[in-house]
Amino acid sequence: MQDGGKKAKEMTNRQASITDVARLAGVSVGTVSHALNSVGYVKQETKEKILKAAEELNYVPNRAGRILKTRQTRLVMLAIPDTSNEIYFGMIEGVQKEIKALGYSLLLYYTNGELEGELDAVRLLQERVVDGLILVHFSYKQVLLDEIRRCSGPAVLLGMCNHLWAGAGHPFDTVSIDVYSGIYTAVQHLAKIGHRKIGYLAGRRNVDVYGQRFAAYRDALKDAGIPYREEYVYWNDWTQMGGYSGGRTLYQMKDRPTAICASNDLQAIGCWEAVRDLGGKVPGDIALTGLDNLNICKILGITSFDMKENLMGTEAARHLMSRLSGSQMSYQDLYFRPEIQVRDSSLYTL
Amino acid sequence: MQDGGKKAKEMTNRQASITDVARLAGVSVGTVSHALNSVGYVKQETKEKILKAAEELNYVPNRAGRILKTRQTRLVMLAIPDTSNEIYFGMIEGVQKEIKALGYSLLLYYTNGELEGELDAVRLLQERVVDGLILVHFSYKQVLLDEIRRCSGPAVLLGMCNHLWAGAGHPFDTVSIDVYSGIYTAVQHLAKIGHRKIGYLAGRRNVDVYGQRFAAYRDALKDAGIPYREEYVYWNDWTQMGGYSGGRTLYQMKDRPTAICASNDLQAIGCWEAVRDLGGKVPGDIALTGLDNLNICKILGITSFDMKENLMGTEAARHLMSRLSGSQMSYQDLYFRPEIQVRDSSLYTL
DNA sequence: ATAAAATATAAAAACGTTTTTAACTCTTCG
DNA sequence: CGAAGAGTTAAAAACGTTTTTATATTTTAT
Repeated sequence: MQDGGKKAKEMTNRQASITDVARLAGVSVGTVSHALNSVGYVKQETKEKILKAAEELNYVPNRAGRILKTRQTRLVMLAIPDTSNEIYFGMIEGVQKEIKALGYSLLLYYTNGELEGELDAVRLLQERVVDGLILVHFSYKQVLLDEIRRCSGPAVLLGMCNHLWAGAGHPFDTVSIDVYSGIYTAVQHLAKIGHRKIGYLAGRRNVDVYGQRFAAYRDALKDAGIPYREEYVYWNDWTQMGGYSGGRTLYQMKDRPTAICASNDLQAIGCWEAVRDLGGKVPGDIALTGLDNLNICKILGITSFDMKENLMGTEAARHLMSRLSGSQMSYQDLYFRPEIQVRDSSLYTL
Repeated sequence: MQDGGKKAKEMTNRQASITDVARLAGVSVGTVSHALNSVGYVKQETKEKILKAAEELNYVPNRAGRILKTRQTRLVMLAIPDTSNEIYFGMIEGVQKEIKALGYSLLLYYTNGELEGELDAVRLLQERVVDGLILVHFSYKQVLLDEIRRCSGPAVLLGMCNHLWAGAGHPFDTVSIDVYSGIYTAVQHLAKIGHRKIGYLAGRRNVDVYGQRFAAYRDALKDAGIPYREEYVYWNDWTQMGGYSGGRTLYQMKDRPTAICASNDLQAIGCWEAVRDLGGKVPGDIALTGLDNLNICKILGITSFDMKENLMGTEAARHLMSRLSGSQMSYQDLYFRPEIQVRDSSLYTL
């Protein structure tokens, strides 16, 4: 029925190389290369002969061979922590647009937000699988910095962070969005409209960027003169599931918070669901803020923060490209600040 | 401040090669290769010398060199049409899990749902940038099939489709989910609860898979004895925006539909928003179905279809892997069927 | 008619690995 | 003590390109 057997056998045949084409066309490999890449002189007649031979043999140049000789891959890698968070789409878009215009292709890599995954991505740069790397990282470990230092190609670090690398003399550009300021502003916002009992959905423990967010929560509380209550902080995961169980827990406390600040939107959404499932209303029964400005927050009316992800991707790509072209020399750190989008979920004043 | 200048210069230095390591350690390159890969005999003392030299030179093996010699990359590519559709996350997860266990790394590629992007992905397989390709495709063009035929490595096609490739003698495995049956069932479901005026959000015109969905809509109407009305069909884009403007348009008609079938969830969500913004209620004023079973549909209570995306990813990867290991011989076509998840949005009976 | 320049091709080197072959040294066993 | 074998390393070949150099041919300018 399916001609599986024959095809499969055919498939194991070695793919034609430039040597095969040269032999069939009766010319040297150098000439074939010239003809196919339109470089140097080659007679029209010869060129046609070569093209015909290439066609006949189904010739496709082997990338590894080419890379080895030319020392460039024309590929750029974007490594993201999480494929279930819409915020990275904007980055992908921004990067894609920028590099495509310069004849590069984009490969995505998925780190799972773990140091090991981030190191894997860096290793692919070291091994020169790609010419450059844009790494959205959650870790701020020395070992990551060390590995990047070993790379001969450029990396740009895209951070959801405050200024941790700054001044460290790191050998790469950074583009960051100051999430610390986002969380700080959220808490401040809630305090300003009268909340004193502010819960916090903290995300995954031991992940550096979530540690920073937590610090922002504590600092903002302190600056607002609100005492810190450990039982109001819920560590779990940065996902919707994490937010759901956090929301459930906090909402069911006897002395429950009047507001909840989630350390990202996925958690805020999960929390929103939990409150609804418990018969509560947002903001009627509890105020809520998120961070990332996901589409669904606009729909559900959850206060959040625009993370300028498209711009971040664009800028990161721009830096990478100018470094690849050898023009840019001194390393730059670029900072953006999240912009609050106040919506119904936090309009509930006490 | 930043030691940009010096570092940048340092960075342009050629990365150390195995030859450099051999020279520094005072041995031959072959021995270095053996030592680093723990192959054959090499004296402990020599091995240590080599390791030390490699460390000192920051040596990282060049992947292109290795690929050229070994003829395998240990990379698998998953090409997806759309990074803003959560349905592909499940696939990514499924594929990742499966191939990682066998020592392969996953690269993602983004096709934008366009033939050109899909061909680009196939070309990367032809050029042997990766050992195998899993392609989620929206196109059903002969040229795509032809290009795949030229590949020396295996491809698995992941389709949101009905049986178009079947029996075509194609040289690849397929894993498909019968979206035709999904849309057909949705319309049937709406008809069964009494709707006779069923609008349709059709997605992007000229995209093959959306053509198939449209056919399902028409067929289901016919089989239910409902006359087709062109003005109830809205072609735009498969995105949330597309759904929004479609919902707006259909809802504002004088003789408006009593139900809307969206060809995917993003459109259903957009439609839901549009109805809400116009002061309408789902399902109070209009019934609604989607397809993909996105998270948000559970939250908003929109009837949708589970697409078994995780299973699809897993199966696709399993097929690819067994073909890479050379064990499987005849090509297989695997079909799944979407499973309806009835929710509030379509509980409104006339 | 000759020299210079332009056109056209072949041959060889190089990129960085792995693998194969060969050779040399040391044990071990009869 | 000699031979077989194991341990150890070097040398060379091969993977598939691109690029450089060399050489031959044709065209153009003097």
